[in-house]
Amino acid sequence: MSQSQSPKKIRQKKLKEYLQENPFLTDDDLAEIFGVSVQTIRLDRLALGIPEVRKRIKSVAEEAFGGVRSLDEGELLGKLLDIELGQYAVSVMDITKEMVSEHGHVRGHVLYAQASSLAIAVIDSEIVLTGSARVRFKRPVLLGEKVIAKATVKTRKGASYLVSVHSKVDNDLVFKGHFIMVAPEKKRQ
Amino acid sequence: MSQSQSPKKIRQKKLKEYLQENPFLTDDDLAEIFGVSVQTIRLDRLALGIPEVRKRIKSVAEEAFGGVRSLDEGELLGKLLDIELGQYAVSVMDITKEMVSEHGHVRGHVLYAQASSLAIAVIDSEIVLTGSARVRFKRPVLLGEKVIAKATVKTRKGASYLVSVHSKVDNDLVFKGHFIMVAPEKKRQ
DNA sequence: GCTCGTATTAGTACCAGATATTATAAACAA
DNA sequence: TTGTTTATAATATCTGGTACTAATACGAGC
Repeated sequence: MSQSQSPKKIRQKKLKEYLQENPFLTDDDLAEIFGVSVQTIRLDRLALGIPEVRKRIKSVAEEAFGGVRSLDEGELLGKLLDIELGQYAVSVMDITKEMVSEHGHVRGHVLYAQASSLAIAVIDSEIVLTGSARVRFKRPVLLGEKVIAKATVKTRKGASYLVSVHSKVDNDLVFKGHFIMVAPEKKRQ
Repeated sequence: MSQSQSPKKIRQKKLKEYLQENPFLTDDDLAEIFGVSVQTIRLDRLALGIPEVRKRIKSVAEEAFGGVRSLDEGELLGKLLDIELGQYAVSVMDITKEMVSEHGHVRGHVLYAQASSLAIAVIDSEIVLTGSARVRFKRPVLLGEKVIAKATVKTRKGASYLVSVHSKVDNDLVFKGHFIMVAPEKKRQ
């Protein structure tokens, strides 16, 4: 063992990171990846307090399942809080470390993605595409903050919709965008 | 059995709805809820083609994980082909299945992310944020296509840059955007 | 009544991916 | 050499199933 980092500690640290990235791996998979026995992996998980693969998967699923479950939206970024199809939709997104740059600022495309996917969800049509968008970032968003976006359908001309999205952190406007959405196919009802 | 609805059919229909609402229930739970034996539930699931609870949970988890996954790709989305700091940058991105919706169209925020991250990369400064953007999607992009984006710095006013991005598939314009980028800190050199 | 057919329930063997525990081997330091 | 940590192995047990076979219940038709 010895000074700075025993191979055990290193492996356990990597294991933790690995499972954060991909919680779907079984102990068997992990044993192969790390070149150790299954029992060693189990001991490591025990030491680190990491639950078994099925519980990990369940946690991921439950987290995602929290919001309003109206449409099939693996598409949506963030958690849908409220929706009135064709009128408005609200979602919340927690800023995790994968979303920020090395300087701690949320990358703009993350806020854009939340807004854009919400604009898609609010339109009552099977297929919805973005035609164009104008977005403005009002202030940087930081790690750990909670962004609440609200999309409102403003006008509709045929298959074309104007959707406005406002995103706030603690009631503080951080992002504003106008999306022209197009629903090329027939409407749902 | 008889006329309109046999009790079996009714139960199976309800079972299906029930699991859509709550995929986390075991056969044991379901047997209790419906007041039938576990075996009956299993037969029903078999008839309806509904997988076991662990597979249902896994599906929910994977769907949710795919969403965050697609923007998790590090700082730059796509592969940088060429760059002249402060002038232009070119990147290429292969459209993989995580990037497309169930209808096979690339989600707009993916193209936005490629463009936006390229606009950040082209500016010669430590910290770069997007101030605002105007984007236009010219035609849908499909699974398997290869998107080449080119970002060009048009003008600069102090800490503010205007970057124009054009993305093409087979020399066919699919996306066009103007980004106002801000580099609030001191420049790199 | 009896018989046929569907629906339901029961029982058994097996599987994946674990937990929990005990035993043994290897690696190395004092 | 002796002791300690680390790794591996082996075994019993658990959950929530699949897959298959067998037994039973229930109603319809005659």
